[in-house]
Amino acid sequence: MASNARIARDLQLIGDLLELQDANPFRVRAYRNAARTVEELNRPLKDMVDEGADLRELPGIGKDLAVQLAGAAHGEALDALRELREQIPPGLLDVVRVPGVGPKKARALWQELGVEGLDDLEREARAGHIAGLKGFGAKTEERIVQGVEQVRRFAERRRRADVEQAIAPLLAWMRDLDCVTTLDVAGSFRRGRDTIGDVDLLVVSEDAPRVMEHLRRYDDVEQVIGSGDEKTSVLLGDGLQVDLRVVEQSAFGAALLYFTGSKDHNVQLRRRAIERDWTLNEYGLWSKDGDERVAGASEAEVYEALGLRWTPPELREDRGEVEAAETGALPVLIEVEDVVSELHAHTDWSDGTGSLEVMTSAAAERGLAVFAVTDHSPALKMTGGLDREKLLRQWEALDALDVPTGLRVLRGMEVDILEDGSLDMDDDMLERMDVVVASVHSRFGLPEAEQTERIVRAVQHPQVNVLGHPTGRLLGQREAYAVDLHAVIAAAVEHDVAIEINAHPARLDVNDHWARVAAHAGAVLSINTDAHAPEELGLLRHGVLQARRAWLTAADVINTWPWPRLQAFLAKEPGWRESSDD
DNA sequence: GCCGTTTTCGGCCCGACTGTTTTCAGTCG
Repeated sequence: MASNARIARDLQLIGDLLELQDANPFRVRAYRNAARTVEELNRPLKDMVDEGADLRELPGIGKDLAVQLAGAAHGEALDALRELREQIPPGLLDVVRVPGVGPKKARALWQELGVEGLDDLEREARAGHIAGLKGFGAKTEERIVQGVEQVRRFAERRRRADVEQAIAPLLAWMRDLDCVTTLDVAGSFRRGRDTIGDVDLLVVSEDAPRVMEHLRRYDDVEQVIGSGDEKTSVLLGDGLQVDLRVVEQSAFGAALLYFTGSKDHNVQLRRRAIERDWTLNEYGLWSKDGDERVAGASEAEVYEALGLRWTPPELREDRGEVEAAETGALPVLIEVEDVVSELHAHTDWSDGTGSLEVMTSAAAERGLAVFAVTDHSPALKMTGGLDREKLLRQWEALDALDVPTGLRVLRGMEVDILEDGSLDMDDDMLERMDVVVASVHSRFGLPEAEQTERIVRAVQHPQVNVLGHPTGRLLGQREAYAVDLHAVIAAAVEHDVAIEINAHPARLDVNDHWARVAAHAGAVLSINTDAHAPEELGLLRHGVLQARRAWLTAADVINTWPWPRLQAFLAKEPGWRESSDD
């Protein structure tokens, strides 16, 4: 048995290996499309196979892949992968990640010099063996030496919030130039992805050369990777790559659309353009002969010409949004302003830095109507978790607290899910709480079956309202633990437990994919900051972005509900689903 | 490898920049 994620990774790997083999590029794409299809299924492939579903009905799955996938769902290796692994050294996949080295060059290096990985590549480059190869030269060799270093240092994508912070001074520097009319960050940053590979800047200006020059002169630019009339790429001191494009006002919409992506979304739009006998590029939507521009000044204009509604960037992942934009079925996505309740936050009673006064005041200042105090339970020693005596004292303090007008403060706790799935607090105490967030903070390494059973058991506990950061991942630091989230979500639906979208930029847990799967399965979501300091209540927007990427509307998220409905949900009163406001 | 009210074969999105070339392939987004 293999998870969807695992099968999708293997399909992706087949695509990468095929490329190294110089295979038909459309065959490569077929595997990558199949990887996406499997990744985005909202139920386990294995279940579908067991039920006898015809996999050929899935997009991008034909006769051959249907057979391979049926085997893969039950743990067999994919045929194509088995063969490719025997033919191609796996280390070549790292070689391709070196900037300037693609599949063709990697293959040449392997065949001519026996390069099978980064170490080989660096040795051959430093020894000067590469410059003489056909198609290579001194510049390429030099760039490879730098590139190997870069791959080793900056292997992973960065957290979006970190990138946001890192580029703030750069954006200010660019906006400072008088000939910059408009400056936008496009790419995966604009789409709100949880991690970012590089930064795409789009500038409207009448003086492109000056804009390029200005970027090159930014004092944190470590290396200019390339610079031409329309685009410039640089590497900043911390290794972040920034790509700049400059366009004229009349092409701004088409360019923004193009550089926002995703690539797959753009492919869909171009297909539609072709169907209408037009062609779409970053300069506009054109008649087939290319001399008449149909649209291009704004994104909305381009979408409209293609018979589509303007589509929020967070949805542009080719996950069905083009069809929805055609039929008017795009969701009205949740906004930061919709959120009126914070249900997971800490104070200095455990590991937070803010007192009850400071945290509740901060919540009120942000316009929240409900703020839950959910400090840690005692099992987490390092957080100074509260035992029942200390918790009783906290409640006394809450009773005596001068609560800001308009704010409702809830008694709660982030209770540890112990190894056996029981909760780290007595039931009689849990019963007296307004809200219980249950989370895993230990024993991440349990086998999947045990981890799943553990969490499902906690979700079944009658007092639990929210499952906190359900996968335990820390972006760039720790992988999600092994757990069958399909089973967890099913239990959450049955027991009226909300699945958390933890808004902390290091967590964003569950991610956009699982949030969408959960909503599809009938679960409700809860976006919380897990704030440990007053300013961290501002992290909310990161969670909302992920919710938007998951196609969530305000109604899907309990933190937007008016108090009577939220109260009914937290008390597990039947009828909370029948809302009055949606 | 997938896909089809124009098709079961012949398509499958578009352009900039670089380096190594001698007119363009490879890489990248």
